[in-house]
Amino acid sequence: MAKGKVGTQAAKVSDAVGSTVDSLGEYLKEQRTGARLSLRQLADQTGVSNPYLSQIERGLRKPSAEVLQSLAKALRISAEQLYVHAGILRPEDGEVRSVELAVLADSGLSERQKQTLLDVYASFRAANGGLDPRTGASPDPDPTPQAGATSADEKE
Amino acid sequence: MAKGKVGTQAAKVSDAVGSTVDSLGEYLKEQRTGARLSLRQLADQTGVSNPYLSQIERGLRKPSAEVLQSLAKALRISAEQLYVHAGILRPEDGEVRSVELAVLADSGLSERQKQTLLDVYASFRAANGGLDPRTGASPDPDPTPQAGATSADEKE
DNA sequence: CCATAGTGCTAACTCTTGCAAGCAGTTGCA
DNA sequence: TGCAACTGCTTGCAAGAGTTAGCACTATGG
Repeated sequence: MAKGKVGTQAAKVSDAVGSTVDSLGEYLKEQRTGARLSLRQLADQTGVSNPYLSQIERGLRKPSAEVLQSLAKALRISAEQLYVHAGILRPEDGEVRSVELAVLADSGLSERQKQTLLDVYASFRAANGGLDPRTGASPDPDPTPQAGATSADEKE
Repeated sequence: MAKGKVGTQAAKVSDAVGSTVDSLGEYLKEQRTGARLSLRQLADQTGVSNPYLSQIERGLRKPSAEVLQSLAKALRISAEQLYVHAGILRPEDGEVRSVELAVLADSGLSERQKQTLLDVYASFRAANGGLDPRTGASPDPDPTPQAGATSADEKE
């Protein structure tokens, strides 16, 4: 990764990760043993070598996004969950995710339409919170949608 | 069908990524130029070196999740979108959630904004004439007959 | 006409990811 | 007592991520 100091101001990218890797390993091992899988079995299913899986579980290695994705699939857990445990994604993004993923998954929209839709969506949220939802910067803790017929049934 | 065969010998992890890297580069360049940023400016904001950004945009390198996360933040786009474009995350993974449901469940949107968003969504799909095979949902999201005074205007 | 600052890109290097091979400890079967 | 077959782990190496230094090009302007 980058050992060199980047100088200017730009918060170092990997600073956000740090110690979360340990918990990722524990979490993964938990999930694996919970599924009654050996390292080699999981390795077979994911296409990742078993020594590497071992190292990941002990926090010695920081797996890439593809590996995480593959692990998530094999362990039947959501990739987002793993990203969060890996310190790559913030949990607060979860709320945002559903709309965006739903739009992206909609095969009835063109790429351009998706982009437009997401643009509008992002601008709405930015206008409400004053902050971009992605930045995770704590916005004012009052996104309370004015009551009324908020039929927002908590999905998921 | 994404999780259909976790099968016996597990196709190589990175096979799933392959050509999507190109489109990721194009997409990123699009977003960067659209934001009127030079490579070095973006490099400063992300903490990633400018030559590397250049290589990413030309599809020569496949950035890690942290870099993607950082890029997403700087470009004000969602990390999930980038992951999808990078071929790491697939929208179909996990349950398919309808756009309508996701929008309605989003507590960060006002009712009017939800309605506007769903309106746009519906018009897009109507224009395409296509129907989502999975949801098959004909857009019928409780047409609150409130004329959106400040509908989509509050964009930046 | 040359200097300065902007753009993107190439080259050479370092550090990490991720793998193939191989090790020690257990369990079961002959 | 062997010898398979399983468990997880250690070790070196190839491949690639991401770096700094520096090149070529295009303005702007003194």
